[in-house]
Amino acid sequence: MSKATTRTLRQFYDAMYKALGPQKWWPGESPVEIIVGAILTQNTNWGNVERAIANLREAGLLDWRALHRIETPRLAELIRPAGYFNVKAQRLKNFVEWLCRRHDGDLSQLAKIELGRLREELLSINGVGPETADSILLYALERPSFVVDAYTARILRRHGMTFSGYGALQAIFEDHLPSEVGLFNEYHALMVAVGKHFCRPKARCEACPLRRFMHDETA
DNA sequence: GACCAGGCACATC
DNA sequence: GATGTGCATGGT
Repeated sequence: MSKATTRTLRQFYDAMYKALGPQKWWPGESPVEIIVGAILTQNTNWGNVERAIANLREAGLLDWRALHRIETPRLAELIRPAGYFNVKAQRLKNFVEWLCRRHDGDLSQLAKIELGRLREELLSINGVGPETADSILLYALERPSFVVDAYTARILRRHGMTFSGYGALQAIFEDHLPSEVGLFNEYHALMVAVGKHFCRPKARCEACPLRRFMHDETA
């Protein structure tokens, strides 16, 4: 815990928010859609995920019972645009199977489970890693679990911060910010926006809202 | 045609 | 614990 880090993270947030405004995440309407999107977007452009979700909506599959019934190969065909479709179809099935078997197919039952334990349960599902678990917790279940990703890592490294592994990166935020769902929601979404539009691989940082916090222009 | 995109599991060292 | 590989589509 350091007050300097807290101050820096606050400055980052304020600068991003001032430049980009509220991001209104997650871009999905229902908890089912958010969770499906969280799995489909693994290492995949969001535009491709939207095509896949449109197919699922068309087929009436943004629903746990329907997802539970459908055959995996058919599901794979529908989500083809999202890439890795065979793997992801099985991952969706794994999640639905867990929800139906352990929690009666009812997301509201998860509300009474302590956050740390619920996160461990999610991580036990094959195909749900740390980022997917935290996205589900934060955006679908509205629990204060900070989501970090490749963008977050790149942005912080460009600002001279060092860390190793998902947990260490996540701890930078969770140890220095108040544990609030609204803040965590907006913070991650803003980092993604900055990562997408400004902090790109091999790109320079001219127009980045965080530019004035760079110590070294060559970073 | 290469590179990138809101990861994860699994094998190997 | 770190590193390498397979999984696959669609945009730039």
